[in-house]
Amino acid sequence: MADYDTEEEFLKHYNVRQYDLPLATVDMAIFTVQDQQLQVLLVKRALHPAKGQWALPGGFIDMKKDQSLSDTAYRKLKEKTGVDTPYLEQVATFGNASRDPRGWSLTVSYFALISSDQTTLSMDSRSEEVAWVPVTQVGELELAFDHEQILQACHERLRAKVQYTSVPVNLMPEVFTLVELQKTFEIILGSPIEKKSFRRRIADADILEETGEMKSGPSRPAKLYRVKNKGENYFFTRLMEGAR
Amino acid sequence: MADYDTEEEFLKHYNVRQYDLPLATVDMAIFTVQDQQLQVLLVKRALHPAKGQWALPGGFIDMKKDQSLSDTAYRKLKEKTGVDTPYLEQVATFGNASRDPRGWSLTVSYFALISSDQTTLSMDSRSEEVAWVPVTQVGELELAFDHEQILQACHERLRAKVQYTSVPVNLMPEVFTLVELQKTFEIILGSPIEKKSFRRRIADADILEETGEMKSGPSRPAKLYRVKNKGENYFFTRLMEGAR
DNA sequence: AGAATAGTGTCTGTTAGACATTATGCT
DNA sequence: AGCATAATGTCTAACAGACACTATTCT
Repeated sequence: MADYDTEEEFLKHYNVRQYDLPLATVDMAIFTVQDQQLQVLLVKRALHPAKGQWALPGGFIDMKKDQSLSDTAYRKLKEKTGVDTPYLEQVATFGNASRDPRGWSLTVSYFALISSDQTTLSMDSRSEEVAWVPVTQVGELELAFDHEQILQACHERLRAKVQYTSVPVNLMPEVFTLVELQKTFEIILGSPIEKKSFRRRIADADILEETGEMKSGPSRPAKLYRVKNKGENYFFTRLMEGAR
Repeated sequence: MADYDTEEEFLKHYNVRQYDLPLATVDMAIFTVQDQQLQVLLVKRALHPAKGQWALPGGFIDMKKDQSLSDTAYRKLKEKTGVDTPYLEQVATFGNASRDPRGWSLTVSYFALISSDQTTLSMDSRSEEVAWVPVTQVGELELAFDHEQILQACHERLRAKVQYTSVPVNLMPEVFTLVELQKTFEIILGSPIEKKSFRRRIADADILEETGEMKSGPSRPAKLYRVKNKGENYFFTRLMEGAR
């Protein structure tokens, strides 16, 4: 390659198109808790490659529409679910020569948490089928590409975080009871949590505020809470239950 | 885009070159502890863009040489340091339209840990200058692109991990004493650690074995240890010191 | 009143921090 | 012997787990 005196000169002669570049996509595991299960959003691919197979929602970075990687993630999320204020976290990037039949490709994975009451699934432009699938049942589906591995990485990250952060509050609706919150934590953790321990942690974290309302049912009503500072999440100094 | 009956048919007509793709690179923070400081390897860029500026070692994914993303990372590490068995961990991927003047670009960042006794810096093919710089002094250097932000992310990840994993053992030479190991932990943590607590943790983790040798000095000699299972690292259930 | 669920009190076990004490080699 | 540093003993504080107990509403 020729060298140039100034960067300006260099850039004038620079043409990206002359290089072989890997395909770059963003894929997401969008989680919600519904029917007492952790569910993930999947789409049935309408186009080649892996046409007809279930896959994580995602797609190419659109260099016109997206200013940054997370823009791509937000755009995809909005397209599939209509939700635009999820909890979003980048998980890992998978890239190699063989994961996509079109050639060397790389995908940046994110997971998103949304509350089940926000979700109204939308058929997207390419009229793909879209569905919530319990993560425990994804194994039966033979996901496209390496999406099973990607989902596993996202799921593992979420399960790790339930043990030492308040992140799962992002799966809750606007207001909720402590029992409901605990149930959500337990569903992600996959095992029951001792009630007093759980409440102590949540109280110490100081992340909730009472709404003043109560949720009544067939027995003693429960206080309703909302998240104090949405988007902030609390890190505990010790792991909870099932640790190690 | 036309549709095809079979994936084979689709792939026959598929040409990556017809798409605009972001530039894809790998950048690394290669850490070592030397002179009682955490140091990071930097290179002075020999070519545009950002010619003459210090930067993290890294570069384009070579779709011929590299089978996967981590191959690119290992290749870069080997080129700069000659080391081929580091501790390597992917940190995050940064991608946006403005971080590189050549256009929309994305970089996958890794950090590597190597022991200072393995390092023999090598000028690479493009005869870049290569140097170890204490992380505390990087601020004075005005790194190229967004490399300061990338370095910060890598540094933060390492500092977080010193609090709850045994990862820093990967900065040690083949054999070492517990006092030396503690010193390394303290350098990364940035604050002193109580000796007994530290030794209890290390003993509980059961990651070291005695070599049988002693390191003698001007006073009582210390037992020498080596890592039991290189590559494995231990996760503690509670954070150490300085937490929160 | 009794059922059912919400919410609290309190004991135990584990482990990190503090700091005193002992151990061992050198000059 | 005395110094310097390695290694250990032991007390305390913080917090998670266990589980019994109390509180409040409904039927």
